[in-house]
Amino acid sequence: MPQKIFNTRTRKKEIFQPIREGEVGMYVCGITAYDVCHVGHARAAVVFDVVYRHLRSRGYKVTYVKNYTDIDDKIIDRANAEGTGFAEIAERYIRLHDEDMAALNVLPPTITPKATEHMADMISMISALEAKGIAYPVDGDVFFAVNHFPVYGGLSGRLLDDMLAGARVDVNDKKKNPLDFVLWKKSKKDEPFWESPWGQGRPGWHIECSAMSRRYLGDTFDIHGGGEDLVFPHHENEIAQTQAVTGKSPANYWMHNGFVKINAEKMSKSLGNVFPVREIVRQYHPEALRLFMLQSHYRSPVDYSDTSLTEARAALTRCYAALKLMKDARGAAIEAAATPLPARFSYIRKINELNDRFDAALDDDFNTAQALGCVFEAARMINNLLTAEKKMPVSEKQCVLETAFSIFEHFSDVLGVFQSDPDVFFDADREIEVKKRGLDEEKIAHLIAQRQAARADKDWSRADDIRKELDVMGVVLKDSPVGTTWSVE
RNA sequence: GGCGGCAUAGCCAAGUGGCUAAGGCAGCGGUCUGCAAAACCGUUAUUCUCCGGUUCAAAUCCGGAUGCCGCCUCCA
Repeated sequence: MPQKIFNTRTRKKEIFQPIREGEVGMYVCGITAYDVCHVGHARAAVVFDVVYRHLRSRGYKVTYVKNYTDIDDKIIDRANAEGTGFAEIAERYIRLHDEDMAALNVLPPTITPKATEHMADMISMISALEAKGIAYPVDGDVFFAVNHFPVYGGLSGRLLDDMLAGARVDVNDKKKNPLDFVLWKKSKKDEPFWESPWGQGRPGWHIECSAMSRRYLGDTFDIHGGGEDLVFPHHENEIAQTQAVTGKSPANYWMHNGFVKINAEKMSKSLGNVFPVREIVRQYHPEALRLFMLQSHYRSPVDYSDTSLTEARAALTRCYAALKLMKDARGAAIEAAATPLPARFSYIRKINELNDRFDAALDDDFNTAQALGCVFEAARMINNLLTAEKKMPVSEKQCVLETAFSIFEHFSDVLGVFQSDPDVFFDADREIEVKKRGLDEEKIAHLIAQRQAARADKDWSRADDIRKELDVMGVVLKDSPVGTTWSVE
């Protein structure tokens, strides 16, 4: 089944046709390094991480470029507020971004260029636009003349006249057309600057992506991605800049991820509901956040809330429980191979089917929600095999398990979840919950020991009282032949 | 004002012309267990916001209504 991608430009799912057979060039707009990453950044990162992972698993050689905007008004503002330099601010937030991404199992892109390292590329692009009469300098600023670019608005489906009618554009006497946007910005006193043909200044926001995507991926590459808010004006402007220079559209497929809402409201600083990634991962296992996002289609909005993360945690726990069961069963002694029984092949066939459906779901515009459905079905099948299938000899089960393992490994590789050893996961998850709820582990251990003593005496009512006491704290006990373990509900 | 999106069970969420409308969470009944937990089995939408239309056939296409949301200014 061919790869399909929903292209924002045509608003249709299209069959993906790479420029070079077997290769993919992909550019995704990264962060402006002036603050820590929030859950919205996390979604964009996770979405395109899965795109990257899936295309690779399908055999494409993917060159994935994601930039850092390390010079910008907001960075300068923050530097001024802290009495430090812009470079220091950018460096700090890039470092924090990288930490957050690592926590979320987001693979590092192939190339992560910075705007400040591509001044020459940007300046030469602006010069080219000026030479073509599409860019015009005014007092040290340089603007892009949208009237000189006939297909302006082609991505977002807007007409220049309609946008002018909207009239919610900033008033700037220097611009010939209110929709013209800045390519180069004259630096004010005490602001960082770079030398240019138009004097000392810094680049406008949009030009860096045009320059860097072209530098690493060429005039036209395969996929350009970002959050849906970037469709207009950022990506519209990128197209205008690049295409005005090269005569070619920069990217063939434009992908945009939907927004994260917070308790059904838009996330914004004024509402005070911006959730930083590093805060969330103190409350929930990072894979719970990832799973939460992957349970919806990437173009739909998702609603972040305690409830939704708690549900994602439960779903994640379910998968890890299956993985743990598999791991423990695998550890059991393998008997001498018997003659294969039909049941073995029936299970293996079903597992392989789920694997195919998983891949097919991702082929269809990266439908992670559907793919996860296959993962859960596989988990249930394995649980069933291991706990309810009485007739099958252990050696037969082992054969099925080996297939199941390799398939879960595939699920894990592509979705970037279930990457821990189950025991490590349960420890990490419990630790998070213990901290979050302020539980006293020593006290819990003490109560469990008391209950064990009561159980040894067959004092069931005392044992049950202790269970209830722990239950009130959110502590759930699990008795097994080898002892009692506990988790937080 | 302009452009666009969404509406599926108690909740979250796939499915975009035709098999029994995935999956997760929650609930209920059962198996297992000293009791539990986990797991498994069964169960929970004759129906996809409403009204019309196209079709042999629609949650899925078309028109309309209602409701919610996003972008048009920095924004993932």
